[in-house]
Amino acid sequence: MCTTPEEVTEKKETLNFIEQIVKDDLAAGKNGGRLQTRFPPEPNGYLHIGHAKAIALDFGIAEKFGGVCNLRMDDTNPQKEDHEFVEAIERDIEWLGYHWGKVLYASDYFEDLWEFAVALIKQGRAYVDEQTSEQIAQQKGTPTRPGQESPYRNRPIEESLRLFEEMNSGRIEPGKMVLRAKIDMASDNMHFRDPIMYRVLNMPHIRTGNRWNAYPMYDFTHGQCDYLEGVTHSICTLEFVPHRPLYDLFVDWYKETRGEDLSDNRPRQFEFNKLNLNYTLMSKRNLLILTQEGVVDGWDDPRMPTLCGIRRRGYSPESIRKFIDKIGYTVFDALNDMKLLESAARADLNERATRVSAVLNPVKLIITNYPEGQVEELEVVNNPERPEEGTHIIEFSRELWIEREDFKEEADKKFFRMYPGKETRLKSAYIVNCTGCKRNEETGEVEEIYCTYDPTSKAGTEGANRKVKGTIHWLSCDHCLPAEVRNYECLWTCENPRDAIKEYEEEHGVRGIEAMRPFINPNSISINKRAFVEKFLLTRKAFDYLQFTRTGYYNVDPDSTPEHLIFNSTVSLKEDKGK
RNA sequence: UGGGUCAUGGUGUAAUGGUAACACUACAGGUUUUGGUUCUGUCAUUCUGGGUUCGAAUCCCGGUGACCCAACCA
Repeated sequence: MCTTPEEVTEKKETLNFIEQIVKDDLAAGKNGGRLQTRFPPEPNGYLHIGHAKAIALDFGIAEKFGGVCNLRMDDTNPQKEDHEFVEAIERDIEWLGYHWGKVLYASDYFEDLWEFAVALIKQGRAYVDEQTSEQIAQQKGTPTRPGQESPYRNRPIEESLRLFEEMNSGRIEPGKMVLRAKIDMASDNMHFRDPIMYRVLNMPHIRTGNRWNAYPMYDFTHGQCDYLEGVTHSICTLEFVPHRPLYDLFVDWYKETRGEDLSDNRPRQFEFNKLNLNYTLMSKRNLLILTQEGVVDGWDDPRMPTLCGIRRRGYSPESIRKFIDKIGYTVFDALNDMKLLESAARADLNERATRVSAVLNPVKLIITNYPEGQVEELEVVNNPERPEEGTHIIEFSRELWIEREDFKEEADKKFFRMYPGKETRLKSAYIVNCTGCKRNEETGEVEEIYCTYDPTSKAGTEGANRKVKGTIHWLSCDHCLPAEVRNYECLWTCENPRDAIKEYEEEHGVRGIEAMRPFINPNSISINKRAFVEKFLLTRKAFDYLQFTRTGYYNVDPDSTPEHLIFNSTVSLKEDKGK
């Protein structure tokens, strides 16, 4: 139990590369020894488990090194943004167990950004371009071919100034003009080929209402927001690596415009690998298609990788955090194995889940020597891993439901549950001896199984301390409740749907749902309406963690009612060979 | 000869020029009133070719492969 100082120092924890940078920066006194991060979602959809990886780093690093992490809604594009998503994002982060310093919005800085844009026009570093988006795209060149300068690039400053004001007047049609930064149309970095800073949308914004008609682009927003808020480490995913020089350039221009020292107190961007999970699709765009096409039943469908879906499926926030902690942060484009998530969930749920009896595929077991009409109340432990969680009562009687798979009329050596002539333990009850079964004359299906019980073998008494190979769970027919149990499989039949869909799109020239269908698992949900569960389950609330003994982890679906109990399978118990 | 980034068991991650390790998976066994948990063990790794060095997963050069960049998305 006691660890010596040596053991403690030996166990020195290895930091991921971003933590190491933060630690070094702090030690070197950069940014005045301050640490500030931010998690910057766009409120245009629901957070998924990939976001959880970013959240764990942004918030986790602040926690670990004594800094603060703000939640900043990246709301620069009012076309798809909504309050609904703002609320959902906050709820999901809280569910994961993280705490932000402040809730901020990129739109809080629209005035500052506008003034900055005006300053850049005056400095000759920005101009209004009146070409169509097609023309601009064409002039941009390709990664291997330099771009060409816009004919509007060197128009008079006064003209750009006037047109920029026009862009925000509401009188300019979207697409007619944009504000561009004058950088380098021949740059190897595509983002330097006169990036668009502002575009006309003529659309109200969830926060600023009708104040603006022209809105800033991500690249012209993010760095300045970070700077204004005092972010020291701006952490994002790998696809933003090419944006970093632009991020730095705009921040430098901004500081310069404000007459501030360039070298000091600037936010810096760092990038890590985003989460890829096998048999899982993560992109927001494609998840939207799944909901729109009715492949799934909304964003919180338990098959979805969204945090609300995962929560409804029965995963605990702790298991998500444990999983993310295990996969780590690097710059390698990894494809993580689902099995690791499942193992993290089992590890956590094993400690958390209340054990209950549920018979999913029932067949009747009759104890022929048990008195008819007799009922016993037996005590079962809620969680053997946590005795302090106590016990609850389950009724026992002459006729029970057991799992059809737990009986075989003719068994091989490896089968050690129930077959004629064999002793089997009914968990928390008695030891019984199977005497035979009755089959349906037409179908041949087993209809009833018979056994006798040993009255001296009641659980908890001396007579129970006998070695019996094989323990099964059961439910008293007259004392249990019908239930609906929803079982899930992966939504995808291929390990890497991201690549498979992309490939299919290119090969067959189709997009969206048509490219997804070939890889959608038709059996991703199966609903079992013939299951039985303990009455005790009436005391459980939505989202409660359960283990159906010997079967798997389940939770109470939020749509479950006492009249219509509904459970979701989270993940099965690990299975040894046999069966 | 576009630019950027990367490559360690089946999967992911560590080793910060000094004995290649950890977790998951798979497999074998002990314990067990869950074929769960727990415990023990087994298999298996530095993309490739050169170079520097007493010593290279680590540094350098070439090759191969993968990912990102050509939204008025973020």
